[in-house]
Amino acid sequence: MTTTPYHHGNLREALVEAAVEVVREGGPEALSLRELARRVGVSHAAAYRHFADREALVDAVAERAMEALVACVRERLATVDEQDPVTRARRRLQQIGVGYVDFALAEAGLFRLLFTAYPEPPDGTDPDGEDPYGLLNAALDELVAVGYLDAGDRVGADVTCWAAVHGFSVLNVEGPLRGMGAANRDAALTGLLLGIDRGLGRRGEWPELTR
Amino acid sequence: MTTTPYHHGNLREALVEAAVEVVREGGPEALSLRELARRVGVSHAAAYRHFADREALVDAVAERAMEALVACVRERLATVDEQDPVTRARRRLQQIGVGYVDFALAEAGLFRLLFTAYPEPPDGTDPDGEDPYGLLNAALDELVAVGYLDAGDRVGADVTCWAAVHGFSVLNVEGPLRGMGAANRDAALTGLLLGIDRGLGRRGEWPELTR
DNA sequence: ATGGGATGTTGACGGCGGTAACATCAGGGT
DNA sequence: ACCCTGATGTTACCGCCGTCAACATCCCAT
Repeated sequence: MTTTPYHHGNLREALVEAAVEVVREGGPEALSLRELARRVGVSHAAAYRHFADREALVDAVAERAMEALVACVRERLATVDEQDPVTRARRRLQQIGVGYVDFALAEAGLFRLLFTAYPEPPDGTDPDGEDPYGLLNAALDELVAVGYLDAGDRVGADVTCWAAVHGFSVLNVEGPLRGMGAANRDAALTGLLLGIDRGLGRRGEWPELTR
Repeated sequence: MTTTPYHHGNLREALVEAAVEVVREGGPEALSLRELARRVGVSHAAAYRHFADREALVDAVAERAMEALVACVRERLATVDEQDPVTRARRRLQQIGVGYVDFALAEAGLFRLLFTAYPEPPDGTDPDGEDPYGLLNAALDELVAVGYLDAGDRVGADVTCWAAVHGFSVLNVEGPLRGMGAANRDAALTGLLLGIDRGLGRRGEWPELTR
């Protein structure tokens, strides 16, 4: 018989996918268990067989968002085509920033959700692992290895880079800089990434990065 | 007669004050019109005589939060006691950052609320006006005036500085860096502000700022 | 085949933001 | 002195939400 079977068969997955869609369209605040149930064609309490509470669902979506963010950063990273090791390392750091911000702007809903449910501390992160912080750290280590970044300045550089890029994203996505034109925004981001690059390099020893 | 008078007399003000208290304690998500009404000892619909909706109340709280933030930054600014004009300007920029982050950490609830309801674009801001962005711009202009910052690098410097400091705040207040120890945090912030200072200054022309 | 565990449904509860209809009061025009 | 009008507060209601408990259905292992 083709009447809707009593059991959905793959509800958890369906819920997460619907949730991702809702968040993409309306941000985290649009995410409601009941709305999801409606979309998936299931009763409002069914979700509780798969998620302890709303937060658990949010976490699942955050996981997807994290994957997407990492993918976006990796994609940008892969565009770096440069031979000179120093320039290459600097470009890679730059592109991490670009990818991060690109994702934030392109997927504002997921980005916002991600940072209301970020997996606690970046200490327990595998060094060059599956999160942006790991990629950032790897890039910074590389900058030290090629001699651009002083080992003494390596400490804290991760936080500085992350803060700058994340702050730029937040201010543009949900903050007072939303509504800045795309052109201005691009220019500002370029300037910010150049500033970071300049702030990291040993004093005056290296040429500026071309835009 | 001392029985509660039918009219409160100063409800709007009382609501805002209670709201500020609630947000300080539990963040923006703890803010509920009904809860507020309970605290103030008034029926849940009374608030609608003074605020169109919840958002209007949030805006009122945001106004207070903004004042507090500016006060915090100004306070820090006032601590700069330095004769040499260049060093003074650099220190002042540094202290703006410190004040901003201090506020974010000390008043996490208000800070978070502020950036869910920030008064749109910083374009209509009076140049050295009553918001942190104005103070920041004034400080950067001063850096140009004293010759530390190249006029050509002035464009975008505001966004870069704001992004870095704001990002640091966000990551520490509600983001994955929450739980970083106070000592580490202080060191990281110092490093970030030094990095900004270094990134702005004309290449190698000026001595490092002592911590 | 059957019984138990997994999955889904129904109905309820309390809390929320919001609105409408009504109650109370204070002050100004007559 | 009076009343009436507008501002303020109350009560009662709506629909939404998250969550839970009790019940229904179905699949699989024994």
